[in-house]
Amino acid sequence: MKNKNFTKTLIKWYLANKRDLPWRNTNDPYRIWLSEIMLQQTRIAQGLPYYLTFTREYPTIFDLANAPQDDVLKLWQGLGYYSRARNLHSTAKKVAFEMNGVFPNDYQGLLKLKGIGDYTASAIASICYDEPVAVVDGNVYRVLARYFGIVLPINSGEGIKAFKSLAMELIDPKQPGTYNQAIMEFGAMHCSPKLPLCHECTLRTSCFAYAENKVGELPVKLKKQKITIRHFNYLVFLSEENRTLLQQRTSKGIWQGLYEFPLIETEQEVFTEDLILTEDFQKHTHHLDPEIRLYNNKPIKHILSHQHIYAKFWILSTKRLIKSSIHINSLTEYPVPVLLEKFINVFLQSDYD
DNA sequence: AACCCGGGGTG
DNA sequence: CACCCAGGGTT
Repeated sequence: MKNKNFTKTLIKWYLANKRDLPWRNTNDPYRIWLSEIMLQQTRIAQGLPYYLTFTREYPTIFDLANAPQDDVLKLWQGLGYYSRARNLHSTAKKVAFEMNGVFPNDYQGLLKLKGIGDYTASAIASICYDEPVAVVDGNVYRVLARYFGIVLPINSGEGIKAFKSLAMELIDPKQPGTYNQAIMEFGAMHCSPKLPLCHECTLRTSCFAYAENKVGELPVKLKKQKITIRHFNYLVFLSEENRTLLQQRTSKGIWQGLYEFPLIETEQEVFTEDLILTEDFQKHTHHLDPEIRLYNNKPIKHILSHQHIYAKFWILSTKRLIKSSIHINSLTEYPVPVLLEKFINVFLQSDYD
């Protein structure tokens, strides 16, 4: 009985308070899919402009499927978690060219697609096809943990199963999409991580955490990850014709698929250009015997969720560069990490000194 | 199960 | 500064 009241109250709250968002005006699986991928681990305020750009540039899945990967990555630039963009493009091509542009019409079929896991498959299936599968995202963990007093860690195997199971009991089978969006909206707007609006909450009288004064302790999450510190030395070649060298990151780690200047990573910060001329560094200079100077004395600190990167940019002036070099004015056409985008924007306006 | 993958917002 | 965000893939 408590469960039924929970679901009913939540949906009532949602219908009265939901935000007007562009993906809420459609049941087109392509648009729902696009929005769900973009919003993975991403706030709506951050993802919304990207959604508008993608739907404008790629109105149909065929437009997305036919685009070069570099174009997709360029539009994705700044949104982070770039594997999402690569998987998005891969799945677009699969659906467009192997499935006639039609998405699978149920949870199990959607789950097979690259980049679509339990959450996204549930979201699309419930919103587009009225399949009663419950989403469990960060909002759902928080709302359920507080309201029902669940202390299992949300990032343990046991916790993940328990929350999914409870969510499946709570879903309204007659309007699964509305229920799923209701609990997420409620978690985002009302039952927020900090300063939740308990005083005006319609579920207050039956909420475990409110009654026990444990709102601040739920949900439970196990430890945090360690942070790695890295030192990047970017070699910014600059010929007399204002050309430079750029390469694509193909390795497994961060920023796969994006472009960057030739990079030398070191264990410690590098202070003098003498070091650039020795050992490892020499092979990157292509025997051009360039004149070297340090662009930024103080390293630029770029913070990722699991790494702190300290970057120095070394300007290597040479007479000429190899044919595969590019003009610096075309730097802005390539998808690059935000760290480099910021440098490039300043550098291009600085007369290159 | 543990680890990796971005960038920005919040208190 | 710590924590979080409409999670998914890999090992």
